[in-house]
Amino acid sequence: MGEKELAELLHLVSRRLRHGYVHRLVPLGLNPGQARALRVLGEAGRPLRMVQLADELRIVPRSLTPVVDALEEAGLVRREVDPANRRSTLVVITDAGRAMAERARDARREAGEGLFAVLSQEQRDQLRDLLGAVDGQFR
Amino acid sequence: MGEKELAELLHLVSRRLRHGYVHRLVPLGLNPGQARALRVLGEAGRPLRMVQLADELRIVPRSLTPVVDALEEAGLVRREVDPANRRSTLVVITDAGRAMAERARDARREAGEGLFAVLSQEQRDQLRDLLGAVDGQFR
DNA sequence: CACTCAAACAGAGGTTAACTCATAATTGTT
DNA sequence: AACAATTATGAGTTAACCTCTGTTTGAGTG
Repeated sequence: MGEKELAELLHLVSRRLRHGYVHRLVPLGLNPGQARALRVLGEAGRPLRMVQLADELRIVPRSLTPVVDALEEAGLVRREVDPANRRSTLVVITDAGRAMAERARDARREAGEGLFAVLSQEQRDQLRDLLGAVDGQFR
Repeated sequence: MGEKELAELLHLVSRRLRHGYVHRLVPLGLNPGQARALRVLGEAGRPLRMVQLADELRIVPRSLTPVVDALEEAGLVRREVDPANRRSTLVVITDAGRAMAERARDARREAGEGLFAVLSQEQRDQLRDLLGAVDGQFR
């Protein structure tokens, strides 16, 4: 019963986290991908190019397009031509976007708290460190 | 840089694991969902009903149907009417399915090894225990 | 300066892995 | 016998990715 492999557990836990997160994002009118993009944009503190943002999210730029479409539609970001390179599009977060990013962050925190409540703070730190090491190996 | 949250890291690492896993499954003609179902079936050591298998996989039964369709198409499992309850379908793994499950297991192990190579065996055990505790809280 | 090559983005279309809601067959219950 | 519950699936949807292609723009080289 408790003989599940690391890979399997990772999958199951990640899925469960997403589930709780999605639920909390519904009232905000966001899906996780949009929320993630918005958050990165908010944390960057400056406009990002599509490629940069995609890179940050670890997805190919093409996959970012519909995400930004939706965020723009909702008035949370704005596309601007990069004056330094007119091929590039700058994604600029709006005031409404910043407020929404805040609420999305809360949603994620709450979803995480619900899920990881069985762990002590120490264990959560440990878990974060371990996952950080795995993720970090790719720079 | 290392200030990523647990939730975010979990998502990123899980995605990366899947990526490596998918690559290794392609030559087998399986996708992760099919491989997972096959593995559970192999580990169960006996035919499972659709509902039981779905439950094991933590998905709703309806989502399992196309997975079993594909496995049956490939000759890896067989559907049989449950004689004890003719509403139920028993999913029976074939010899070919058992052999394939073996190879899928190897693929997953390899993908995991590649990803978690930066961790010591001790750390991997720790990680598994922590995730196991999180997953385990839901019985 | 003209030419070629590369970069950035989006159009078109596909895949995986889920979901819901509705329906047919079967079974168990009153 | 009538009704309710269970099991699987048909139909249709969604999220989050992917690749391949084409357009616009910029950068480097002879």
